[in-house]
Amino acid sequence: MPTDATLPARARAGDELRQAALEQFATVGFAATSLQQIADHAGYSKSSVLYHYASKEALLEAATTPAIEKLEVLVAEFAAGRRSDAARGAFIARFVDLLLGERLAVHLFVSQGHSLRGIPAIERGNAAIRVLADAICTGASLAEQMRFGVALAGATYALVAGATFFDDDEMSQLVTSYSDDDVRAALIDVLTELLIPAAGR
Amino acid sequence: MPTDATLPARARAGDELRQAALEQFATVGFAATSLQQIADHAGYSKSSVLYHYASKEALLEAATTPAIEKLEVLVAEFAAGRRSDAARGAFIARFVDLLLGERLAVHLFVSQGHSLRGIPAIERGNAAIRVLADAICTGASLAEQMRFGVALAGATYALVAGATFFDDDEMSQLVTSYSDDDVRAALIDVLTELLIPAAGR
DNA sequence: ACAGAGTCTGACCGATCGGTCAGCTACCGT
DNA sequence: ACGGTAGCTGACCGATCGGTCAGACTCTGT
Repeated sequence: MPTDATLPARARAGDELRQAALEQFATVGFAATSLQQIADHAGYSKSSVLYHYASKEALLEAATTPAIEKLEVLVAEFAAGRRSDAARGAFIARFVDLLLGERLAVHLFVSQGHSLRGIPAIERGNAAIRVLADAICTGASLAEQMRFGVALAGATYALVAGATFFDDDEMSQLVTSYSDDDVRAALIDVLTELLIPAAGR
Repeated sequence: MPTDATLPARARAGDELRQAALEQFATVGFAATSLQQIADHAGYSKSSVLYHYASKEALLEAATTPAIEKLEVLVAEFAAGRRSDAARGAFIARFVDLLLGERLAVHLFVSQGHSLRGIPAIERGNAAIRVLADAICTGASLAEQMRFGVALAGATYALVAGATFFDDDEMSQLVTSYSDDDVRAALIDVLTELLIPAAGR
């Protein structure tokens, strides 16, 4: 008896498992997450997980691919485009939106991207980050590289990891008590301040 | 036949194992690191690891405790002291030095602190971070919270994770090609710019 | 020379991991 | 009414995990 008869069973189960896997991978870690845990969280059996996804790795790939594709598009456009202040501003806004829209995948990627080498989906993300880093670093001073690194890594970690950090044991008087819109605006301000010298204060 | 006969055997083996464990935990992840790997990297047997440390958890605790104690001291002094610009400046410099001096432990803590809940040593570190966050957030605007979050998380991640990110597969034309002193100076500049409005440009 | 403590190791244990497989059930086209 | 297929599951497999244990080797004090 399906809870939602309007959806095709195949896609529903697949999506539920993918979502449960993403949550576990991001919060507990890929290596520390067992297929049994994912199955339990989604309300299926371990065998069902392996029916829908060929392996644990394939499940990771399915869970991260959408976010990585968005990142690739964003990075490619930034790398190709001009470095004008307007282009930077647009990049910042889209970057923040990507962070907010794909919190779990980004968190997974940021904190485990290094230790999950060799998995194709992760490697694609690493490659995108490298392209971004190259675009930032070519012809930039160490100070400017540092500004970019601090800004992007800081925004990423403050939002994604920081949010999950305070979420579970106490409902935190912190970031989570603000709406995503407020956070988005404040974050864009800080990044703009850091990366667009002319526009800031 | 010891390689360094001047050192007492007990401390030497213990230190070597602790260091090897820290490296593996930080780069591969705690859950994904087996005692066998640690033993291999340090040149001992798995049994030896468990002779010197009662369990895998105890090994993690031994590997992280020094860095966490330094963090606790730093945070406690910052939380107790005044919020003057001078105090902030001193905090920034000491924070950066802690990052640079304890790269591996910080990386471990930052990227796995959330998933390793319940382990006492990790919990101590999380508590310290929480104290720091409270000290920053009480009576601060969202924008200011965001500035602090981005600055500290960004500095941490850009340095520690960024360095290990580019290290292995290519010797990187990036951060690692600069001396620690250069990085330290540039990083302190960026953080000062962000956190001490008066002092910046 | 000998006893004993400290260091180290291989063999072994139960538990759990990712993954395979045969079979059960429900639905669908004919 | 019935064969086929998609979705799902429990039983099972070899490998590997963290951890235990009894013994081997070395060094030291007497």
